[in-house]
Amino acid sequence: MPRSFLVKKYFSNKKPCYRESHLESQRAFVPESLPRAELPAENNSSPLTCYPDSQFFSGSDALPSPLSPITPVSPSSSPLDLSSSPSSSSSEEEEDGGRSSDPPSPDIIQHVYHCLHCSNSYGSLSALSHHQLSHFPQTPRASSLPAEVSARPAFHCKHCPKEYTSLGALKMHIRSHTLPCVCPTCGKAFSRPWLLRGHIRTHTGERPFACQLCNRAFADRSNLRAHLQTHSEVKKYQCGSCARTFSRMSLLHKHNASGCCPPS
DNA sequence: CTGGGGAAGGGGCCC
DNA sequence: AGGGCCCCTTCCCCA
Repeated sequence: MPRSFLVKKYFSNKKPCYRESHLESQRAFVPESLPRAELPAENNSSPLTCYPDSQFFSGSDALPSPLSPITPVSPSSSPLDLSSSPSSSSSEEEEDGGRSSDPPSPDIIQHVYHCLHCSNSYGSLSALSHHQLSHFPQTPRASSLPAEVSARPAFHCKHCPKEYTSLGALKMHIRSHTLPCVCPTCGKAFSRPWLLRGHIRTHTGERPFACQLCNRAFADRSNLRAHLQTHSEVKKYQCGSCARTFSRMSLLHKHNASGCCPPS
C-alpha cells in the first residue's frame, strides 16, 4: 500500500474479511426484529451509532449493547483476526483505550525504542543506547555508532505488531481494533463513522453518487469513480506491454498475473 | 476467464 | 487534536 508509509509493516497483513460468508456467525446474533434492509426514516436522519467514549465499553466486563450483538469472539472467528497479537486472547483488553477522543492510556500507547540489530525493545532512549553498545563492544562511544543505529521513537499498537511514527496515526489505527462505530441495524462495527455511514447505505439502499452518463447510482464515491472508467475509451490503468487499459488497478493486476507481461 | 459492481479498510489532508 | 472527507486500494461476488 503505497500511501501507508507511516506504518512499518513487519508481516503480511492480509485484510480482515468482512464478507457475508465470513459473518455467518455474527449474523446469527441479529435479532429478527431488526430488519436489515430498511431503516425507519427517523433513524436515517441520524443513523450512526458511534460510541467515541466508553458508553458501551465502560468496564472490563462490559458487554456490547443489545444494538451491537457482535460479541467479542475467538480470534479465529473474529472479523479482525488478531490471532497474531499476543494480547488478543484477553477479552478485557478489547474494550480499553482507543476510542476516538479518549486520550490513550499508557498501557496502550507504548513509547518504545527498538534496537535495530536485535528484537529487543526499551522504554527509554538511554536504555536502548546502553543496550546497543553491546552490539559494538569495540566502539563503545555512541558517537561512533553507525548512523542507522540512531533510535527513532515508535508508537506501538498493543493489539498488533504495527508501529507508527505519530501518535495520531496510532490512535487512528487502534480504532480498527476497537471498532467503536456500531450499525444499529445489524450490529456490525466499524472503525470510523464514515465507514459506518457507508455501510448503512447498504441497508437503506441510498445511492447518492450518480453517474451523469448512464444514470446509474452508487453508494460509494470511489465505486462511482471506478464505474466512470468503464465509460472511458482509454481507461486509467494501462498495461505496460500490450497497452490495454483497464478501469481498475485490480483488473490490470489480474491481467498481468494472467501472463500478458511475463517478466523479461 | 474477464470485467464490473459492491463493500470495506486505511492513510492523508483540511478544517 | 480530533473529526470528516477524499482518495486509493483490495477483496469478493456475479454476469
